[in-house]
Amino acid sequence: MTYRLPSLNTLRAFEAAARHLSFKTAADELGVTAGAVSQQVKKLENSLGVLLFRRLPNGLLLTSEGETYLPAITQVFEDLTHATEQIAPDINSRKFRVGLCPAVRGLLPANWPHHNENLRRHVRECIETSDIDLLFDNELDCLIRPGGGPYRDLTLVVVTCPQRAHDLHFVCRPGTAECAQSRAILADLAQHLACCGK
Amino acid sequence: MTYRLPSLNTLRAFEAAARHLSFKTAADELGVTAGAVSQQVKKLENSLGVLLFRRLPNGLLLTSEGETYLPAITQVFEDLTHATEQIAPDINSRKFRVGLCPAVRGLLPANWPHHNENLRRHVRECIETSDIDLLFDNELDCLIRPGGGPYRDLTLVVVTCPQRAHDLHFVCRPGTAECAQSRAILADLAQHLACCGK
DNA sequence: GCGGAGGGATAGAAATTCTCGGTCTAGATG
DNA sequence: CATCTAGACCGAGAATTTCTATCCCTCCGC
Repeated sequence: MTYRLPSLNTLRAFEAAARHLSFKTAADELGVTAGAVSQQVKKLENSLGVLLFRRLPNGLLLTSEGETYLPAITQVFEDLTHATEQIAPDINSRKFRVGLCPAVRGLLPANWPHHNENLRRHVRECIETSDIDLLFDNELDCLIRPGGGPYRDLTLVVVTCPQRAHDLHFVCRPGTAECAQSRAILADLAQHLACCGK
Repeated sequence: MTYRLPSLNTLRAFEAAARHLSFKTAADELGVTAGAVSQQVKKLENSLGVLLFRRLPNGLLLTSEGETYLPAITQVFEDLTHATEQIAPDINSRKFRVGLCPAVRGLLPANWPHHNENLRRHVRECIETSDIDLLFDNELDCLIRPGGGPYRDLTLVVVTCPQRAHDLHFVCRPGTAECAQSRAILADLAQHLACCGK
């Protein structure tokens, strides 16, 4: 299976420069220097053996090939964005599905997470379970359970409970331990687990 | 204009591994080590906060999200390949359109490039012109003309002519000076320009 | 038990990307 | 005319990413 795939980084530079007809403006949009955009576009043109821009002293013009390529690349970016959003909604807007083991579930308010306005913004639902596989299968976003288990690829945050003999484990997938949702849930847990007497 | 674009390198690793359900086989296909594929896939999963594979001791299984993502990414790669091929046919199969200045055209066989079997494989057509803009506009693939001119982004190969007072310039776009076509044309030129007496 | 297959982890080498400072050109301004 | 501004280009070096090599682990077959 052979694809002919230019470097995405070079395509990103091309697409932004082509929309703006300016390396400078593209650089501003991409958050890099104009020199970097210029280098990437030049690298793309070299790899293709086709010029995509006519350089003018104060800006750019697209060649015929550049004009043909731009809408195609824009479409590719949109398709890729859509596909990515579909399987992995933006972490910042993602509402967590939380798994709570029975022991922890019993320590939390019956209407958890609705008892707290802030928490409710971050949590879609919670179910009573200790099943780690639900994390591996992307069915849950985090799981709070007593220690132990083959976590393998998952990320573990130890929740120390002053009145409990054993720590609890907040388990989630890689890349999600530091987000606002995890922090809000951990803070709420800390509050409830510290208050509940043995 | 904000796109959500995972690194293409990570997507490339994902797509190959997902097709084969094996990092090892994907590595073979991509020409890198299995460790590199593993790293790239892991990087993608981290950035998404979603697991795309279930790792087994002797291979991989796709998660539900992985199974959804694969055909979408494959389609994106195909679209991108098609768009790229459309504006920039593979350099190895590209037939050159050659510009020859009048002085040079007069020194070559009347049926150039058809006088030579090998050359004919590399050259689609030739026109008599000295106009550099045709190179900038991707209308020609190379141009042979007397020295001088604002070549700016173009690549220049100097053709020394023993019996001529001035060198000639073989001019082409970046990335195309070293390919088989350019070399064949330059060799043929060298042959004819050396043989022609003052 | 041993060997092989394949995925994971780590450190360092290699490659790529980015930044910075300077150059050049065209156009505007005084 | 001289000067300034905007923006693209160039090259060197810093920063980051990618890749490699080596070792570890689990599972499976013999």
